[in-house]
Amino acid sequence: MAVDLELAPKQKRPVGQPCCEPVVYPDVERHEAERMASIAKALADPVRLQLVDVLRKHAGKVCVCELVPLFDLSQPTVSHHLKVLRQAGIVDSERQGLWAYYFVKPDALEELSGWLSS
Amino acid sequence: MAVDLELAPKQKRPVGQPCCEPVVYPDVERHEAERMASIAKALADPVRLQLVDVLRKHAGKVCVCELVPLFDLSQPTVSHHLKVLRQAGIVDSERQGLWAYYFVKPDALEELSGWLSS
DNA sequence: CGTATCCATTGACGATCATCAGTTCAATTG
DNA sequence: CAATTGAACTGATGATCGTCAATGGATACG
Repeated sequence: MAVDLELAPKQKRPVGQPCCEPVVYPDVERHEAERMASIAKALADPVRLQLVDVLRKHAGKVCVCELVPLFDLSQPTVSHHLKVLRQAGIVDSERQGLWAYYFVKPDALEELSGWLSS
Repeated sequence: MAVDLELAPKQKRPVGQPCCEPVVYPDVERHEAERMASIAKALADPVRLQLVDVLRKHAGKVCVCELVPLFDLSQPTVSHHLKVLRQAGIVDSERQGLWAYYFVKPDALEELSGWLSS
């Protein structure tokens, strides 16, 4: 992170013209950026992040009825957050009779995680 | 990720009582969750994610005038995204005369990155 | 059957977001 | 000084978000 640089415009600026041409470009293409941003968006709420945390620590499947009382939120709100996570592809669920069990999908966080720690 | 489990209510359910007591708890405390969620929120936009990507790849500092033409967005909009990233503590900027140079703050993404790859 | 239970969905609310056109501010140049 | 330039700020608009009360649907139990 401590690379020095020239804090000079990348190009001499003739008056009446733009200051410089871009010499930097994203390594991450638009599509990757959109995929990772959508994962980040799903994690961009403390409740959802904690939900994912619980589900990850319990590699198995966790009943919704165990998740709801962890938060000071109504059951529909927790259900909504789980839906957001499901639609982002981060978790999935399975019904077993009256209960619904949620679990983290393997590799769902891999791309974002890899980019962040690169 | 492939641990098996008992898909049974954690407790026999006497009619007229809640289905089960929670046996799972978040490892991540509320405050950590809020910090990481706020970082994720700042990254929850493809433009901002690409901005961070560019700034990270160029460990030095990049002029705003180089960033604006990378996107099909107005200059005030790019400036707004940079402000969001700055307020999240992910980037910082330095003025050099007429130009503003942005750079990624070291370790800003560390906590989220660590949690994601844990 | 009827009733209780768990979970999802709906509709509504205020709050926040992404974007732009227009403007302001600071610094450089002539 | 006046004109120009790079970047941030302002205000506005339409979209999305987080939350809840109320409801609906499915399953289990007596």
